[in-house]
Amino acid sequence: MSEQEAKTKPRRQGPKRSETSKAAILEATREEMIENGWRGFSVDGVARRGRASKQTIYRWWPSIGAMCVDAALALIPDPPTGVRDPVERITALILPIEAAARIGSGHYVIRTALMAAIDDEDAGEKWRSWLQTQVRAPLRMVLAELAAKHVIRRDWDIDDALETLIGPLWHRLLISRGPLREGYSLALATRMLAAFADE
Amino acid sequence: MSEQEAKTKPRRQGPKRSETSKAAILEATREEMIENGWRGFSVDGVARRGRASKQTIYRWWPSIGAMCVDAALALIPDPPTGVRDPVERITALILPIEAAARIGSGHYVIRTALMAAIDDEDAGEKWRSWLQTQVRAPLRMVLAELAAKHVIRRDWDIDDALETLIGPLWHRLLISRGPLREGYSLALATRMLAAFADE
Amino acid sequence: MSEQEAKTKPRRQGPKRSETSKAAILEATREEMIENGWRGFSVDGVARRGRASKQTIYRWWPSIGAMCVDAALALIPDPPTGVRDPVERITALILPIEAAARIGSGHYVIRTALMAAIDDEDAGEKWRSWLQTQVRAPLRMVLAELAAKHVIRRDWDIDDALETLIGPLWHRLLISRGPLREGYSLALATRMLAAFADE
Amino acid sequence: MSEQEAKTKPRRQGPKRSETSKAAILEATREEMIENGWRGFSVDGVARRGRASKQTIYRWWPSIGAMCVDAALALIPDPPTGVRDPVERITALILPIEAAARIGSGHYVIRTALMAAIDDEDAGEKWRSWLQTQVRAPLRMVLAELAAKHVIRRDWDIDDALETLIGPLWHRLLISRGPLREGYSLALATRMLAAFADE
DNA sequence: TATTAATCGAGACGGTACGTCGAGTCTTTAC
DNA sequence: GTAAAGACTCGACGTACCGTCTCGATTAATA
Repeated sequence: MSEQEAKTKPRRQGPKRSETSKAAILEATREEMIENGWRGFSVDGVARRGRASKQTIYRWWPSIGAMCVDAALALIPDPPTGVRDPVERITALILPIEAAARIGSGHYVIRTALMAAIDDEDAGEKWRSWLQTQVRAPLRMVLAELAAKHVIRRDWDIDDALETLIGPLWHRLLISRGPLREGYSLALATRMLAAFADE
Repeated sequence: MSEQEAKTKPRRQGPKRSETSKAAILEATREEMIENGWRGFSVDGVARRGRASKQTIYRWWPSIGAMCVDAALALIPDPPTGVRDPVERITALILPIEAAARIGSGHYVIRTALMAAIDDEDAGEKWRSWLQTQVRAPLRMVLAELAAKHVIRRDWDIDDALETLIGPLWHRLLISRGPLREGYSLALATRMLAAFADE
Repeated sequence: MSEQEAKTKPRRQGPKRSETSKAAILEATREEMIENGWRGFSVDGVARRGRASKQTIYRWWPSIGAMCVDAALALIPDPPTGVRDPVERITALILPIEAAARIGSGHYVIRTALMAAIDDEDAGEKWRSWLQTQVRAPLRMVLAELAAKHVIRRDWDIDDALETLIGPLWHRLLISRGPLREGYSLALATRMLAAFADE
Repeated sequence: MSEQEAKTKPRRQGPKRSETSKAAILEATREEMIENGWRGFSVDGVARRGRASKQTIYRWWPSIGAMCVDAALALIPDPPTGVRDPVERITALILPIEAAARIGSGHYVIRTALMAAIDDEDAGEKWRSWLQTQVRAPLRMVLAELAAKHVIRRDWDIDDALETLIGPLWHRLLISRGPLREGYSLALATRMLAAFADE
């Protein structure tokens, strides 16, 4: 739709979405995710905590899983910019996830959002789309450059690379539950490049 | 009660645990996991499918998550034996998981069991204990040998190694949902070794 | 603000109440009463049907019950005038109700309005006030004349008489749901007089 | 089904209906009817008051209206027996209703049950069936005898008679809300006979 | 004619209840 | 003693409605 049309079209009557309510719901969602995980997550609980009605929740999110993913993605900061070094550029792609997991109980939020993305179709779509935009596509660009410079093998596959880079992080967050030491993302990027190194 | 007494007198009154029922419950559990995922998983559903009473289920499993992990682990075959080559020995550690995921809808069973292990404490314990015995401990042995032969760096960490080996598999199973091509486990083992290679 | 000011200055700026909207709301109310009864009656439904906003409804009626009573009373025609014969004068008091019940689904409208009057205080007030003006007071006049002529006993009680006259109609409308045959009101008036006849 | 069959047929496994729970639910239902009327009646409220689950309520009653009617009918005592005098026999048919209405807030219970019977099909069925058995059928017998003795007219109609007898009571209970004075039922029976008297 | 206040539709909001389903416990009957 | 059947309390599900509110648009009396 063009700007022209947007102006001529009659503007919607009635109130707009309450941003206060939206923020309260997302915050309540995060608390619920932290305390109850995925199976124990309850929309009623979010409504109670966020002083919102379930109607409002269902009005704005296609599913509760999608809401969980939204709540988690809101925690993930923008990646650092202006980085030149290839290893750092790759590190920057997963550093925001590491950062989000490290703050407070961000750990649990990411974990639960991931489960939501697995169990719920809408949530999965949202999650994969974020991953594609924020990680997979940029990663492909960097790796293409590195392959051109013969730093990595020419037969690299973007999905193999992506999962080599990010897979270990999932294991740490989901299963071993160990702490994320300083420089964790950098180590992952380095190991990934080593795994795909030329020769 | 002493071992003596246990052997001589009481002879345990009443019938023993019904293996038929146990098998039916585990099979029903897998079906439920495949069709409903983790959040939608229902004990009532398992009882209905398995023609079992809920009492029986709760009698034998500490939690439904633990039951899910049991149902999944039952799918994972024993690893190949008699392998000598280090890469193949490592491959053999994750090959059973790959195999279980490939048969039928094993994919979904593994996935749901993993979520159960995350959300449910008993299930997590069971899962991590299996992982420790079947993968982490053997992996540590092989890697120690390789480190001694200077194939891999001396500063290797078992958890870093484990997650480098198995993390990509989780990404594939949980998130990207892509197919597992032939030789997937071997590729993982190879990449892991490359990531930890000496020099 | 004093009464004086209220009368002199403000002169009410802005548009007056929309009669179109009012009529649409009352019609929608009747449809809702017919289809959903009292417990299932919904203001949202009336707003949808009548293309009105809930605000408009709540602006003009103190309660939804009162609105239902209004909608029903609007169906009840004025009583016939110029009748001399006492039995016909009494008949004329309930004939309008009979008439309203007979047209279309008026039956259901009366029924639901009666329930609204029972459950809702404002509605009850409205209903009883109508009954007092249209039926009880005129009935008292006729009966006083008849008592003076020794047609009915001197110890008649207006409430006993009223309920003897109109009670059977409620039973028919509310409970037995039977059809109202021609001359029903006349029969009621006759039986009431017989019940109170002198000697 | 014969007794024989009942014995050979496999007896149902599992627990029986809890009478404690049933009684608590009916008592809670009455309280809810008294306090909230019909439109404001809430199953959640009954469950809270009666410490019962909604599941249990819906398991045993086809509709909440039917539950309300049950709760009200439980208040109505058995009619007096051994009465010979025709007027007293007729009085005895409605005396139990009068009695139930007089005790405590029985008034409101009867009123709300009647509305439930109007709005809800199952409840209506239950109510009419009770009325048929307890009032209409016995009334028909008495009136037939009286018609044979020329006490009442030969062209009497059972439904006309029933509504003449009981209709005034509905008016008093539902609309005028006046008190029921001693001997109210007897007055109704007398007036009804007068209305149908021969000559 | 421009201002201004009341009205209208649309609909978002926090709540409560709906009727259903599942969790985990308990009781009854059968073997 | 174990098992199936199933009733029990509790609480969540996703939807509908209540009564209040805010928003633009419209309309008619006042300035």
